[in-house]
Amino acid sequence: MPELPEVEVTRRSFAERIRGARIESLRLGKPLRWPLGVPAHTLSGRVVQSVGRRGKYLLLHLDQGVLLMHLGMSGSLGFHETPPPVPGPHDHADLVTSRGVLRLHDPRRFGAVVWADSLDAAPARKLLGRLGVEPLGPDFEPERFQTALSGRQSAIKQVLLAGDVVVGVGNIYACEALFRAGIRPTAVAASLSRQRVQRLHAAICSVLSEALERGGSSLRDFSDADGRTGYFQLDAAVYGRAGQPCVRCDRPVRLLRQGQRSTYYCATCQR
DNA sequence: AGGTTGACCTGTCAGC
DNA sequence: TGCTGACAGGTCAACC
Repeated sequence: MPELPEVEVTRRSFAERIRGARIESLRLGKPLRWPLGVPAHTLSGRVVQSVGRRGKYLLLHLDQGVLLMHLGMSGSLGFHETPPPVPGPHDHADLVTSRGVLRLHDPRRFGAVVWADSLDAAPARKLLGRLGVEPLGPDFEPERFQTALSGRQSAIKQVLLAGDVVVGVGNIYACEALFRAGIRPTAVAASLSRQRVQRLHAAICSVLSEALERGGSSLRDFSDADGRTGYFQLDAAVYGRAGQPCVRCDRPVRLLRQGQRSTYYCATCQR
């Protein structure tokens, strides 16, 4: 579930409360996607200075080192200022601090908690090194977006998901942004006209910022670090709506597979 | 180098 | 009710 807006909503929900907290311990459950990289007790005594984000990674900047956290497909974080319940079968990490316990709940275990000495250290570079620009930041602008796409011969949807041009756009928002821009998901990225790239750029910005404003989409089990869930359901125009009428033209939304992922689109509104 | 595919893991749901 | 298969928000290593 977590695409960029959900990760950012999560970050905002606990960043201030954990700032200044001293780490007492890190308890790890079943293996996640990647190992932590150091013995867990290495973190004890470190102090959380800030919580940042790069793409879908949360970055806990400590007084020494950085903890990278990823929510994978099914992860969510909870911040418990009072002692949390006994960990359930899918609670795979507890970062116990002087301010509360940051708990990772992740049934599929595609998520990760990784230690790096700094953002320049190997583990961080490996994970963050080839990420594209932040879509809500100042570096995401149409000219550069156009240049990056001009070298890509694969379908625009695949390029968006790959994350090396622009980060944070997952399957839902890729479908929604392409719908807003009126672009067929199978269109070859390099073949898009300047005008269409501009429309796509604007669509990505608007879809992500609207989702962020509304607290992320809440398909299934997304919740922020306060456990708040489902207070908003992103009004998906196409995602998950195969066979239902297009919100714009009333013709049925279509479903296809691209790189083993579902793509929803309107064949009339998207060319 | 860019493009494509399979793999990771578990829960849920549709269909028989 | 129980089984099986398909599918789910992500990403990387390994192939052509």
